[in-house]
Amino acid sequence: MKKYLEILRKCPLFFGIEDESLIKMLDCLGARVESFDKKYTVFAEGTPAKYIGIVLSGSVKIIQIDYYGNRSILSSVFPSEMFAEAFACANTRSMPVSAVADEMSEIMFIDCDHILHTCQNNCGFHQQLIYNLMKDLANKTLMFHQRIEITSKRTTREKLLTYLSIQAKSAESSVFDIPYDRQELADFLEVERSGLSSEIGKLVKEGVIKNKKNQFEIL
Amino acid sequence: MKKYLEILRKCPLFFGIEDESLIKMLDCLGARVESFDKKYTVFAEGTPAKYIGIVLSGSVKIIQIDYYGNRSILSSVFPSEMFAEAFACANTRSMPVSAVADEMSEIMFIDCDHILHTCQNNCGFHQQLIYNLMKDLANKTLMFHQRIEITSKRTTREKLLTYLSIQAKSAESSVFDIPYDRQELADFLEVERSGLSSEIGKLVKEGVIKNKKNQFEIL
DNA sequence: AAAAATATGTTGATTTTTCAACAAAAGGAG
DNA sequence: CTCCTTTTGTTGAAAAATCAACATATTTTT
Repeated sequence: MKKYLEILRKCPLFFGIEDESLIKMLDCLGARVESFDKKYTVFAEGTPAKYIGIVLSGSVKIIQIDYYGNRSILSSVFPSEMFAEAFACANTRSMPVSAVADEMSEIMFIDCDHILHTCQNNCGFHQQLIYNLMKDLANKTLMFHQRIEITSKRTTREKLLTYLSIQAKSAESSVFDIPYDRQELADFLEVERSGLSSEIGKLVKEGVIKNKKNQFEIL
Repeated sequence: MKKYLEILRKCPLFFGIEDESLIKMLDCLGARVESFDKKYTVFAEGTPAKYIGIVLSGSVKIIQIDYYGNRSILSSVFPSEMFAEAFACANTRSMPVSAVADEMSEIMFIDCDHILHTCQNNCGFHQQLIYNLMKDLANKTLMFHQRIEITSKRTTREKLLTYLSIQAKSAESSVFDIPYDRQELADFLEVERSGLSSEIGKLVKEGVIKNKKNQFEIL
């Protein structure tokens, strides 16, 4: 597990925990690591939630596919970040989303029960982990509010511009990369791919933005 | 505070806490109660988050108004339920939403810092409250996923039907009331009011649903 | 390097939403 | 009960999104 220390240290679940404790803790929590090839499903919609996922390398996308086959992309998860923690904590019987590896990825799984309930060793770190989980869930809620700010806009153009300006702000630069290709961006913004493509074209022509592949610049 | 006991007992923040402890606890937490007339703002977008709100009577709506004045309704909050807890826990400097009293309402406010940090009396209940907050935030996340399931649909009809079927399921009955008038429902579903009205009309005509004011029945 | 597969851009027809304006209905105040 | 206000329904024109189909570009595989 030591080789993942660099990444795990930055995971919000382990905030305020010393390296030495962290290593021991992982053992006690029964953490295990699995690898997933590109496009492989890390967990599938409809299955019960039990484990918290932590991306160690690569990246994962959280997606939701409805009755008619329409895909929504909820988020992109990068190294040090957690996913599925809300479902694991809430003990959801059937997860409303799937997680798919975006590239070759290593994922750490931790049984949420091991975090929430004291173990036989009576480890003292559970309180800290619960506190950290609570903070993380509060931040995730903020993320959802941001997403609503984007998707509640009524036109493709407004959704796109709202998304791009949020990205620029969080990158603290007017030039930034986005983690989505065109289809994925469309599925994130809840719009049509072809309409999105042409809207990007228009904005470039109008001199509002510059774009090359996944890199955007707001002018 | 005793007169609110019935309501507070059912609040997820106080899950697993005995009545006697609860009463003492409120004192220690510096809980205070305020009344709001119908349509009054409980807290405004843009202000810093500090307090968790608990509805004691009446009800509150959480809304977001964008740059162009378009309103989104995020949720309705009823007695025993909390609101703004995610912002308070995350220490948000500027809240992305407002809360408005839907009718004459009494709201209890608790400073989130008093929950998260041990007080001078060294009360032993902080851990339980943090745990409860964590559970609550996990459940709120599930709510957001449900909302995305609804608003990601592309047509007014599909959004409405998805919303109604979720409501029916949670009411465990094909007949149920919704907490929104037409304009509010439109702002929740992120659609146009007039289009929503006519869509409801069509569904009734087609025999898919019955509707009288805020009461719906799925046939 | 060529071939195959995937991703992106473009277009026009069709569907749906939005917008604005007004009529009808319901609710509240005096 | 009547007047006034608010909510809801209805309509048609305009704007925008969706859909389908295809051309082009890019990436991956062989």
